[in-house]
Order: sequence, then structure tokens, then C-alpha cells
Amino acid sequence: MRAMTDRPSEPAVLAWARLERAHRAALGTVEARLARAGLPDLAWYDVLLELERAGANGLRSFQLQAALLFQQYNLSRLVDRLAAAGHVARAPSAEDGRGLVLTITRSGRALRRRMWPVYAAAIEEAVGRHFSDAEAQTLGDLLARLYSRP
Amino acid sequence: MRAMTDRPSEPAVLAWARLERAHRAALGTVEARLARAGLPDLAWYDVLLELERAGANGLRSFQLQAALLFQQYNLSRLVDRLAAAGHVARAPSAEDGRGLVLTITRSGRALRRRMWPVYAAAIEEAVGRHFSDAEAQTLGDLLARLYSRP
DNA sequence: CCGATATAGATGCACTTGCATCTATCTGGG
DNA sequence: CCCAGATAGATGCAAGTGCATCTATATCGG
Repeated sequence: MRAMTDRPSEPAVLAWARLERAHRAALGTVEARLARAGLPDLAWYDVLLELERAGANGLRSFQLQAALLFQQYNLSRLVDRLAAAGHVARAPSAEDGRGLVLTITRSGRALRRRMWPVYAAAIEEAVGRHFSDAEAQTLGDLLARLYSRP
Repeated sequence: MRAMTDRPSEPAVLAWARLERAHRAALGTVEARLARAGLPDLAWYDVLLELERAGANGLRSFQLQAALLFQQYNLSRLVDRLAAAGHVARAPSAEDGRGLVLTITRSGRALRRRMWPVYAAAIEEAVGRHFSDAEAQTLGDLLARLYSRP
């Protein structure tokens, strides 16, 4: 958007600093609410949601990794835990002998459904209440530019 | 900003999801650049910068904690590491026998100065280049609402 | 002035993350 | 067909984090 440079402008530095703070604050609220309700981590929700959206064909690990921007080794172990808890099923991929296909289980869907009301309220507290819909839209559009390929 | 509710609007949910992704992407870029340059963590920079800004009087741990939104126990151990490395000095507080006063050392200032060029380039890559100054300003202003007391 | 309660910061322990590397499979050039 | 990479995913080990709790000091109501 700006001329090529290796020095960020003042507003860019400020935006980055605030992105850090805002994220930490919002994440803190959300995680605290989930924990207080005796529910798992946000990361679990993210995985369950992606897999639920993917439907019966499931997703390969690397697709999930790309969608959520998780580290490869983090996702590998996160899926271990989810599989151990029975919320995700791993099956060898038919087309790629190295690969795994991940699908959500019935219990995984149930867990996600139980998490949503708490998570939703947390999002409203951490984010929603601070903005009008138009502002939230603007914010979301700007943020999307930080990780979508241009 | 919106009427009191416990359900976030669609744009709010989307903004939150994108905040997560954008933060993860930008943080990944920044941390990777610092690591490749053999420099410490972003958290170190944040602490050093706050302490440098605070000047010779330094800051109490809890002030630093509030400024950076770190967890109490995380900050405690982070300061351990910074002190062990000689970048931060801890002194008992004169006014509060329970408290610590933290100050940056010469070596801490030097480290922060060495980190800045790499960090600045990373911010430009991760954030700056995606926005005009006006957009960065808008983004920063919106993000600030998520953690400033209203 | 005293005891109850709150606040500052440290810490033991279990769990998670990061880094480097490993194994297994796949793909493309000769 | 085969070998040299490249890619998918797992894992040992060190370091960082989260939780609960601890100690020490401060503050406040009586």
C-alpha cells in the first residue's frame, strides 16, 4: 500500500503495538471465560469448527494448519490431544501415504456446540460491545489484509 | 457501542476471528525475523522499551504488567531472565516493602537499540506494507478500543 | 493498635511450545 | 526405473506458560 521501504511509518508501528495489546486483552477475556466454564481452550474450538465446516470428507493436517495458521508441530500434538479425547478421528489418506485425514466425531460436534454459547458471550464482551456493526466490519476488513495473500 | 446483549453480531465474530489470524500471522513474521537475526523474543523488546521510556526512576513490576498486559507470573519470570542476562536491574521499592523497582541497564538499552532495525523491518513487512498511513491509523484507533478502559 | 483482608511478587508442578531432527512417502530429472 | 530432493507428519529435549499457592508487607475497620 505504501512505497517500498524497510521502515514502518509511525501509524504502522502504533497499529502493530495496539494489535498486540488488543489481542492479548481479548484473548485473555475469552480464555478466562472458557476456563471458568470448565471448557477447553480456544484452539480446540478452532480445530473443531474448521473440521465441522469441512464436513464428512474432513481435512488433511496441512490444510488445517494453513487455515488456522498453527505451527506444524503444535497442530500435530493438538490433534493428538483431541483424538485422545475422542473429538477428532485420524485416518490415513488414500491419495497420499504420508498424509492424514482428520474428521470431527459426534462427540467433537457436541463439544463445539456446548462451547459456543460461552464463546459467543466472550466475543461479545471482548470485542462486540466496543463497536457498531459498521466499525466491526471495517476492523475485520483491515485485519484480513494482514494474512490474505494479495 | 451496541445495545447490551450477550450475543455478538456477525461482523463482531468475524472481526474477532480475523484478529486472531492477523495477530498470529504478524507475530509469526516478526518472531521469525528476530530469531533469524539471533535476537531475543519480542517480549524482551517490549519490556526493554517500556523501561527505557520510564527513564531512571524505572517502573514497578505491576505497572509494567499493566502496561504490557502480561500475566503476573509470566512477567516475574521474564524479568528473572532479563535480570540474569544483565539487561534489567531489580531493586527493592522504597515506598513499598513488597515491591520491586525495575530499571533498564546500559546493556539493556544497547540490546534494544540493536533489536530495533530488525524489528522495524519486520513490522513493515508484517503490517506497514499492507496499509496507507490513514488506514493504519484507523486500524490502530479501532484496536485501542479493545483494551482501553472506556 | 490489632486483626482481617488485600496486594506485590515468587514458585512448585504439570502441561504446552519451540526447535531441531527424524521417518516415511512422494515427485521430478536423468 | 532410480536417485535427489521436497513434503507430510511425529517426536526428544529444552524452555516457557498456566494454575494454584506461598510469603511478605500494606491497608483498613474497629
